[in-house]
Amino acid sequence: MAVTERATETQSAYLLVRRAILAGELLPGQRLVEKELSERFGVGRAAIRTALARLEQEGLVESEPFRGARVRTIGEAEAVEILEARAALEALAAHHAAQKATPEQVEALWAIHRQMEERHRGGDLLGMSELNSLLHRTLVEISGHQTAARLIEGLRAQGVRHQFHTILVPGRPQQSLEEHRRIIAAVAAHQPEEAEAAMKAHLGGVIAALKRIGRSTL
Amino acid sequence: MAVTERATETQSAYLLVRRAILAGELLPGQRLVEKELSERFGVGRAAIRTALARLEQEGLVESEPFRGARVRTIGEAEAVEILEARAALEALAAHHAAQKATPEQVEALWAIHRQMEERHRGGDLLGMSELNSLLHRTLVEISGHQTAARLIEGLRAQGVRHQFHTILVPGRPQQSLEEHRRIIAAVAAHQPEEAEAAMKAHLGGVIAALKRIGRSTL
DNA sequence: ATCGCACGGATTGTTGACAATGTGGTTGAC
DNA sequence: GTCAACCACATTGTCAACAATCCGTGCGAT
Repeated sequence: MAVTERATETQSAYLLVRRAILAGELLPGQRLVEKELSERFGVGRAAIRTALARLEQEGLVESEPFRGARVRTIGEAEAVEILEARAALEALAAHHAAQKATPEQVEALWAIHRQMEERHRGGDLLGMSELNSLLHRTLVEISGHQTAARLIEGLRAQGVRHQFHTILVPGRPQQSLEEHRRIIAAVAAHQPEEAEAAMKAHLGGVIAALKRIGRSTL
Repeated sequence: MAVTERATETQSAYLLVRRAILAGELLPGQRLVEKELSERFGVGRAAIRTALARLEQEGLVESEPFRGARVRTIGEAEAVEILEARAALEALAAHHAAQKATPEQVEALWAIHRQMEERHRGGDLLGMSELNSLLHRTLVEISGHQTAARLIEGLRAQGVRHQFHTILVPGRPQQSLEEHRRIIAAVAAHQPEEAEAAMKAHLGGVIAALKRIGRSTL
């Protein structure tokens, strides 16, 4: 990815607000007052304005006329929906990846997986979570399916908060490693159907973990 | 859909430009000069500006800094990608619909299907195409899966131009009717897996038709 | 003739001010 | 004490002017 050489203010406003939401600096339900954001990020109100419009289209923000915007709150039911949609699209991507992956790309996937095992042994759950994202992103990239990539990226952004918690379910990291292994093996063996099924099973596991959390925190 | 009682200008600008693109009044590749659109639709430039930002996020428009926006051109390869993504998501929707559909909703689907057969006998291909859209939309609505619904709507908008042509392939309408019948039957019988498979097969058929067109117009 | 380069028109990006709208608190009647 | 109408404030929506940038054109040098 090239350097952001000369970003127009509107673009940086979009990226800044987006990052702040994803990083949790702007919490769900929180009001997004244009003037506040404008001062906080040092960009004009117009820039903030179009950034919010784009973020609303993306589903990260909701707004009503004359009443302003706020960070969209995503409940458990919707988090499940998001994961289901991701499962469908990432399964498609896995299918394509299994058809196109070169030996180098497969090796890159295994490398990430080995790092995950390492972090797991070290008890570094946060590191595992980041590598998990990287693994999925790499797989999508290998697939070359730009349409799926765009949609998945949007869904991932919406689900960040929930997705992170699933790894805390007892036994989940181990299971996740196993599921990933199956996906990578299918991609390496150029078996699209198996890769697709493995990806669905994997995200099905994540959904199950998410629902388990929901039951425990009732 | 409720009445657009007191639309803020920005909202109407978005809807107006979007409709113009989908209706083909603004052609792919065409430059979208803000001042022109502003005068044409009788709204301020600011409104056009945020409308274009939203449409870009939606994938209907592409723009470069200081160089303006244009209607995004979607080639055959991307049209296939779009249909593949739709297949994955609508299969998910069909799965849910098969679990939830009430007898009344199933009857509504059959009613649409009967109308399609009628149009087919009358040789009204355009009418068939519209009913086809309605059928898919109804199925998504029945599924109650709002996340999938949102994504599918965006994909449908991007694919309009190509999707329309597929019905012109010889024998395609007949085949389409048969595929639809299988989908509805599965939903009626509350067989999620079969409904999912039937939907994938159906959109697979559309993809095949699209590729057939591509070969013939080389 | 070709290439580099500056200039001018067209268009977008940004700014500030103003109008329209929602919100919350206050007042007054009953 | 309760309720409705009103009023000031905060915030968003809209507008017009200005600055920044791109693109084509013509000029001059080689």
